[in-house]
Amino acid sequence: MTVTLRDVARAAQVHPGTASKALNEATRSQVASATAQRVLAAAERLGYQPNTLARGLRTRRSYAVGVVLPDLTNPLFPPIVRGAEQALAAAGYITLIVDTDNDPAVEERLMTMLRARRADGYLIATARREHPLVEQAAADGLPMVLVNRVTEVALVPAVAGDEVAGVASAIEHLVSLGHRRIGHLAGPQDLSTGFGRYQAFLAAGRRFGLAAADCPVTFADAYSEPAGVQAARQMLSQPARPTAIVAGNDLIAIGCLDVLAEMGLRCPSDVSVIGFNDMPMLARLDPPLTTVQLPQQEIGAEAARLLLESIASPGGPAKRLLLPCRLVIRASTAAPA
Amino acid sequence: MTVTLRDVARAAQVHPGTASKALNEATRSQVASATAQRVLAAAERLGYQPNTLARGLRTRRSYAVGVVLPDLTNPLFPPIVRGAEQALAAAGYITLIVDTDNDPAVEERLMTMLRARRADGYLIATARREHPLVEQAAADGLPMVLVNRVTEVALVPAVAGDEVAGVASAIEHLVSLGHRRIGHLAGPQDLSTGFGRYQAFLAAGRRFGLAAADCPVTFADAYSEPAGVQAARQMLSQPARPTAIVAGNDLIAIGCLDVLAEMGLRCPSDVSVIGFNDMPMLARLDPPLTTVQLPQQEIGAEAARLLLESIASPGGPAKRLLLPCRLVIRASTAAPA
DNA sequence: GTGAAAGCGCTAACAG
DNA sequence: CTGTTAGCGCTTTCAC
Repeated sequence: MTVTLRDVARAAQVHPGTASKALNEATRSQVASATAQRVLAAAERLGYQPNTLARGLRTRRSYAVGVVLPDLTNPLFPPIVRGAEQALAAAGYITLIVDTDNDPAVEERLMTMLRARRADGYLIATARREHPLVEQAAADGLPMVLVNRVTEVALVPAVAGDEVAGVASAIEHLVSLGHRRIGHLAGPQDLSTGFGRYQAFLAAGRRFGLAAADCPVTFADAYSEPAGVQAARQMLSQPARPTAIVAGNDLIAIGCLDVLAEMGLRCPSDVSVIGFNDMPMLARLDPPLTTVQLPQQEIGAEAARLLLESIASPGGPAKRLLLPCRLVIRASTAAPA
Repeated sequence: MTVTLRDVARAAQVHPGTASKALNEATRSQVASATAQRVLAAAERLGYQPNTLARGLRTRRSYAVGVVLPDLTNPLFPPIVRGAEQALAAAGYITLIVDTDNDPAVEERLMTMLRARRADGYLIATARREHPLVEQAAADGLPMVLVNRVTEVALVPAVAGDEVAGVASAIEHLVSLGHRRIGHLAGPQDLSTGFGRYQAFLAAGRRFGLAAADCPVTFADAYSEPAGVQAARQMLSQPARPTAIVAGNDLIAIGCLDVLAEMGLRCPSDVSVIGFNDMPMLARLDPPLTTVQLPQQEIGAEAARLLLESIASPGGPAKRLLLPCRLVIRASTAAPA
């Protein structure tokens, strides 16, 4: 049925070992170029397709990379996966994708599945701060790169947006507009982005000389619109309402917009709002949402590159790459009344 | 380093062959349950993880399915992939994802890569109507299912939304609102969805007793907002303007909204607009867009199921599954002035 | 019920 | 430069 190396060898009148060398770019020089030609021609003629699995069994390389995602329908991830997949495919690697549905038990099952397939490396985008599974995998010496998150201790390589700078640029924008009371609708604190942005918010407030009391924070328990609604209600019902709000992500910001409307407040004239991520269609909201844009596709591509590097030479130091974020100013921010 | 079947066998004091039988659910009955227990215990203790690649080499099954996408960042696909991945993972299959960037040359390269990995089956979401690559793969007897498209000749199984019914429900809605002149901003005609919806539009017009002249069509050359703008300009600058427009997809509809605004026309009071797909955030547009919703995740899941079926018993008839679409009525449609 | 042996398709060491 | 041999980790006859 399928044509194997033996078939090609037979057709080219050489030994399978020789055919292998001829077919393999790296070892071709060990073969007389005339015979190499013959083998190549035979392979072409027979439509030979090397069996990657068999090769992998022998070389102990699967040329496959596992990508672990919490939820592919979260618009944050498709561009990341795309960037990674393109970089990986260009290097001859296939992308093994799994969606954990934000469930650690599922994640464990899927991770086992990936390990059973001997993936050469892992891109991990499930960003819980406590993550025994990832720590275990790292301890087992599996090459991996964390995507869109960062560990507190620098043991495993990571690629993410520079959220500290991103949040700072948001605050700077608001301060320069004249805001002096800026709230934060923080994302879930068990996720590294939620925690990181919260810390960055606190730091930025200090840096721009805002009193701690003028930097109120409420916590959303998910990166979702309803969670944003809940957090925003709490924030906006305080006696001294902030004139501007930085949300943990775009969905929380959208929930905030809802609450503003429901309270009869106008955005941006009463309260300015800034999101995070720049998901699609934000420019078409009412008002168009100012946000901090993450270079998602680039994050994916760079993570893939880093991973390939650490597959090629394991045991290197754990690099971390923080890609610059860009503040996209639209119409949800303005000077305070 | 990694623990193999031999290690387990040695630890359990049995022959590797016996260990294999004990570990394998299906052949376990061929082994005394006492020894089976011993083997299982040893495997557990040593943390044995079977090597799927080695098994696949032997059994000629990779337990992997290739998913071929034109562009993962198109919001249509993530839910489909997610649905497929979950169904596949539940059956022990891994999802091999590739993104062709809408480029047939890239697609060919990636398809070769997938075949080299001996994927057991393929889910194809690149929906060109002329598709020699797919025809070749089908002719080669590779199990596959077309996703979100349908072939003109019924040779290969497919799962898609019931677009004929979907378009009909859109037209019916418009007609019941009192529209008698309804335009179509068709998607690219080399894509099966573009062509299919166009045909469905024509058929629905006839069915609801609209004269052909009252069903003007212009063609967008991509499923994008700019292409929608261009097509809408053409449509709306005609002498007898339609009072309602059915777009080939949501992005084209959004482009249409832009043109309406630019021409000083109001939606829906001057012109009603209906999209297709129900991408995220449509409810927050101005006006919130009425659209035909595709059960995307279900399409993915059903496609996976069909594929697994045809992997399990190849050579069966090519089923086609058309899942019902749902008209989501929002505020971009109303009675004509 | 268990062991022995062969082999999936490939590559890598080593001889010649 | 080419052929031989062995073996990656697993499953599957076939003997015993």
